[in-house]
Amino acid sequence: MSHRMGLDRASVVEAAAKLVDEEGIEQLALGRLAERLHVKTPSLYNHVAGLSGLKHDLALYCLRDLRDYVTRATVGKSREEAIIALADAYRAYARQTPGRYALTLQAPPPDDPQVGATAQQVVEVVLAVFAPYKLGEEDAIHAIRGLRSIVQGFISLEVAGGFGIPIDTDASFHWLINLFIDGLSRSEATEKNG
Amino acid sequence: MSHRMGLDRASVVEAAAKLVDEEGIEQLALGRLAERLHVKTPSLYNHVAGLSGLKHDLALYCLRDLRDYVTRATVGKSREEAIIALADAYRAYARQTPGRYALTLQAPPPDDPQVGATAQQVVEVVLAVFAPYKLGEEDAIHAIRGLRSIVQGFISLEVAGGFGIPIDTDASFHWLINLFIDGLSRSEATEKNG
DNA sequence: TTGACAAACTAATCACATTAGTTTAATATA
DNA sequence: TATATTAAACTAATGTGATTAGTTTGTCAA
Repeated sequence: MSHRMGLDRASVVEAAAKLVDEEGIEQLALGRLAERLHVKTPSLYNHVAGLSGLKHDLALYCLRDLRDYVTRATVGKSREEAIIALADAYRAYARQTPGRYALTLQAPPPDDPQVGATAQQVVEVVLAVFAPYKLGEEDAIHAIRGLRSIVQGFISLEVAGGFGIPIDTDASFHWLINLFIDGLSRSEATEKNG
Repeated sequence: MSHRMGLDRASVVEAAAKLVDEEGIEQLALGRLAERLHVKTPSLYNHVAGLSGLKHDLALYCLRDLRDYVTRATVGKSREEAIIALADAYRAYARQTPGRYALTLQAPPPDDPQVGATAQQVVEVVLAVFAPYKLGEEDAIHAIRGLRSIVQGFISLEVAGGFGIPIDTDASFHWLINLFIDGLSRSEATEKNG
């Protein structure tokens, strides 16, 4: 029955995002997605460039999603409070939408200009959070890479079930973030003195 | 040409490890592997339980590989020196055999006893490195999770090309590791004083 | 009303994993 | 030495999923 489902690229990508969150990243198949949209598989090719194109669009979608998420979480906050909010927001995103998060880990195409631009916007949010520490240019780069590594590493281990022992992972996460903040503060002090 | 290629499970798994290192994790297909071994695809089923079985075997293989790697790197070292050696060894492993490293990130089956045992052995190496700091039981867990997160996060961002800016990644890595070590030392001091 | 476009379709192809059943070399045994 | 067993390879067939080509049919504007 009835042609002209109201599909477009956005609705296809959003449905794919739902799919990976609900059924896992390995279930992302065109057939499964088409079924959810009450459409046959080839129809999806009118909106996305096959499976690889869909993955690309989805990665961009998730990245923008994440950017908005962390931006909202950090406005009006500074220093420790901002760093903690940033880290928590990132982690909350990963937990609430695990499929999308997993997608952002999977080799995002670094050559795409839209992806690059959005990634840069995320970097700028983090830089803004570090601004009050008045780090030197190089230290700011180290800090941003460091925080990304910490957060990304912790979350990926957490969602992969890498933490076997049943000790509060929230506590571990904040222990680590606090260690980082303390280190930053010390770096700041060193710079002022030296 | 002909029959009785000298295949067994170990040689198949090793060939798969080579394959993923040389051609990338997405190229891991039975047909491609069979071709390299001068054999038809179904013959591989005599040695591994299909693609999923191969992946499982390969994950275990890589994990043991990694365990030996980090063990060798840390014997005879302690404190800062040992932590740096551990982190560097892990990172070197990821760079030298990127395919295998990527595999260890992909949802390792946590229920398998052999995988569990090997993972535990890796944990014990890291615990041994932290032993001189005389951390409390909980802090030791936090520390181990923290170092794993840092190293894993940094490496995964690095191999994914996540660090766009051309500033020395070695420097960033050691900046971060040193921040961690300083934090640990302070944690140690706090514990002694309090 | 009609023409162009876009969104769906069907049918076919290709790649890959997987299974069933067969052949044959290597090894053990009488 | 001859034979039986086992295991490692094979061929053939099936199923799933992505992809492409070509077709039909709503929708919208002239």
